[in-house]
Amino acid sequence: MARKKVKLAWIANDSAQRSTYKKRKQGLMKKINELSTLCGVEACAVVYGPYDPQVPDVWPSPSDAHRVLTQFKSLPEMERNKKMMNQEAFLKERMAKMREQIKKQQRENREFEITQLMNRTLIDGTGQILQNVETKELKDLAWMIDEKMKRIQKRIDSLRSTMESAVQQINGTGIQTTTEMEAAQRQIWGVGNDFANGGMPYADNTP
Amino acid sequence: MARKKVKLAWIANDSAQRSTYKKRKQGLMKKINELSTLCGVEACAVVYGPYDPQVPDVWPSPSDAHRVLTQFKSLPEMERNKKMMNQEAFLKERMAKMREQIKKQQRENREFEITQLMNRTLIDGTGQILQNVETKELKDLAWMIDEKMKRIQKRIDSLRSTMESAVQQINGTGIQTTTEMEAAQRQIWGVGNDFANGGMPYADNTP
DNA sequence: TGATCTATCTATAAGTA
DNA sequence: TTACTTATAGATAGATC
Repeated sequence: MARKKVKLAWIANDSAQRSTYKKRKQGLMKKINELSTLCGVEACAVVYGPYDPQVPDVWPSPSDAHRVLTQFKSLPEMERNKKMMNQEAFLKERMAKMREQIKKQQRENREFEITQLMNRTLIDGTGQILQNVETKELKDLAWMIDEKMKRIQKRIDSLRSTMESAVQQINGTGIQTTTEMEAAQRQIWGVGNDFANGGMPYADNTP
Repeated sequence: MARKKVKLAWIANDSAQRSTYKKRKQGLMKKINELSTLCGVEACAVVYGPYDPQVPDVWPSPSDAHRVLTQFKSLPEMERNKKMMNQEAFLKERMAKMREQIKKQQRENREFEITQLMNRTLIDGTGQILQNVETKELKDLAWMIDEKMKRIQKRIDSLRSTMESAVQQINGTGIQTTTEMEAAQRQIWGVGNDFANGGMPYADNTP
């Protein structure tokens, strides 16, 4: 998440995983503390770390954690399930959001293409094609387009990798959404390729 | 934490608290999901939200949460307490870190003061005072000092507010660290004031 | 109230010591 | 390995609709 966007997948390298675990567990505990303080709610977290599987890391105090958990376990099954979020629901929710983002992106892309077309042919309000545009203006226009293109490419790349992570996770959990996901992927890749090969002045943005 | 650094304290405003709860709970669940995936560990979180105190928000799936919690509760008391982190321990750990930061900052401050003094008198390698320094060089020097001062002031402000939050929390929980904290605070404020009134070309950085 | 935007603040992946 | 730094990805407070 810094210097490089990390893939949401199991870290095979042992020392890297260890380091990530320490950092992220600390971050998580801080977040839970903040949520609890800011909203005045009871909360607890239990994490079985990769070191000693017999001794979990727990927040907050032993007594509080116990009270929270006992309370939780004493609820009738039905009540308990009400607000529970399992991984499948969690991922599906995120997928729905992503699909929305993709649609929005496509709308933006269409708008952009039209604007781009207009800028290329440089038609004025009366339908006249402008012939003798100053060089500086052209340069400014090119720069502006370039900047916009970069922003769009960035967002596309971001969506793409997020999507890939989700696909991996879902495939791993055996959830049957392959068709949907493939369609969504085709949409993203399609858009990405349109821009990558659309005859723009720069060729390749990949490292 | 965005547009304004929020104080780590109970949010009285109801709608604001509600909004914060929703956003942060979502963020927390995402983080737990990531930790679990990246490090391949079992984890769960239970949060009793401000809405319905009977129905907690839970992650991950009901069965997983139960397995994790049952496992946790079945451990002997001693084992369980090993890695548990209660709020007091949590805060004390953070305080220790802060004290370290303060010490470091003070070392940096001393070094800076010396450098600053040297720059003011502009003594060369042979001990001669340089008289006819170019105007541009002086300007550059002033700029550099100015930038450094800003950075230092920023870090001091940051430490100060973090400290204040911690003091608040600790006072609330009745932990007996007043003397220590006051000493630390005096240190920070002292440093802050030294620089604020040290005769530098800008007077006030507070909003 | 809830969804969306965006300027800032925070967390953290890599790098360095 | 742990600690510290830094550049970047991610979270989110407050505003707007």
